[in-house]
Amino acid sequence: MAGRGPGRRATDLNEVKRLAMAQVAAGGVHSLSLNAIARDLHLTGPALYRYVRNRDELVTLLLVDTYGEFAEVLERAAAQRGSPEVRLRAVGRAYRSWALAHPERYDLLFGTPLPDYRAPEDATRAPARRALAVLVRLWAELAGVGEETARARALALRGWSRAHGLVDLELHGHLDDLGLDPSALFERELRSLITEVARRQVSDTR
Amino acid sequence: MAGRGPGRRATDLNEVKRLAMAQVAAGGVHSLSLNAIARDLHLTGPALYRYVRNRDELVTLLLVDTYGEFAEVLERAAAQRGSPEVRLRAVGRAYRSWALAHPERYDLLFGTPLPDYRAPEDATRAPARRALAVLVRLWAELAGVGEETARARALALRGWSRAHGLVDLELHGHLDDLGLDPSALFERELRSLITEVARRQVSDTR
DNA sequence: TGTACATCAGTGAACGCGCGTTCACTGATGTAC
DNA sequence: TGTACATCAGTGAACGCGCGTTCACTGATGTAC
Repeated sequence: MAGRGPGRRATDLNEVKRLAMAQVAAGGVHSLSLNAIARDLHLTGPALYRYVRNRDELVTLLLVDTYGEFAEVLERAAAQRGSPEVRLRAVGRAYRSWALAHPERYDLLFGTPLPDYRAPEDATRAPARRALAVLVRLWAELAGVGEETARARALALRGWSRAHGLVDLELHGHLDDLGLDPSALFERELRSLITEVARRQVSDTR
Repeated sequence: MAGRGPGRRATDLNEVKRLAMAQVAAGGVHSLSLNAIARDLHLTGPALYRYVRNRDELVTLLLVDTYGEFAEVLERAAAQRGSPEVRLRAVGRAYRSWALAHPERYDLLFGTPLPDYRAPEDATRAPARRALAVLVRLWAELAGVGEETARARALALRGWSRAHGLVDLELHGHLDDLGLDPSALFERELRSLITEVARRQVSDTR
């Protein structure tokens, strides 16, 4: 136990990230602060620089982790048995559930970026693609086309954008007091794209 | 000329809002600052309090104005002659064009809200509804139902959410480097919902 | 087993910055007589 | 036409706050002999 070398650390990077995420969950990325995290750890501000090069690096770590977590949720939903239709529905529901359960995390991924922060593409691109890949695979299967085809990517993106549109509006309160049931709307959108593709599929193979 | 009472103002509220919007356009709402606006006006910070009660009131003014501007754009697109299909397409395109032309404005309306800012519902609700009303009217017409029906509202919302989903992803760069044409995707989504509704329409009246 | 030494996580002070907001004031202007 | 007065937009100083980041340091710890 107790890290190599003398003067072992009072905490570790995971704990830093955990508290950082808790702070994001509480007030959004836009109110994230190194000093506040240090306080949560019962440390002084500068101590954090033993764990992280600067604020931007921490934000990037959070982004990568969160993309990973999100992708994993989708992958798990996609992994169950059943027809592509069934699995697509499961993925859609998992998408919305996760977003509703972690609205600020969702915002971290897809919301307004931090001013003066540029995500290093090489670090965030891969995990971001991983989430999209789940959709591409399923849609390719459903539409009966290869995963590498433009059609599969386009379908995946349409599915993604529909989920995002509805969920994002719901998250930000734009569906409040309209007398509509967001969950029912979401289900209808889900069904709509699936049957649309299935129908096209039928007429294609006829 | 020159405002009533002695000691006329060096500028006016509209100029304040104009520069505030310019700042939003440059760096997003999350980097809006009263002091910076004052500087742009060649005034000192406290002078702004002659025009605006505090930062939050200014943000609310920007929100209301922007909702209004956005609604007007949609209304203009909806006002042209043609079938509901044609007008819906025009509204959809106007939606996307405006968002792409004013990404930070779009974010102001639909993006991550400012931490510690709560929009006063009574002020922002009306102009927000005005934009939605354009869609409700058109969808009601296309689906052949009353504007006050749940079906009209639900359709309008599905249309809105699809537009929002795609546009929001595009705006935040999530469609970059996927080898897809956002504009083509948008057109396909537009067509898809319209024909879906039209088809249902046909089968309903058959 | 004991002692000298190297490591290094965390501290405390400081820097420079910007923010929103308050307050007493000043001075240019318009108004009333 | 001239003078006393009231108005009030904008100033300058200040308050309290928080931020990210640097720097020289300290002291507890592990390691080597």
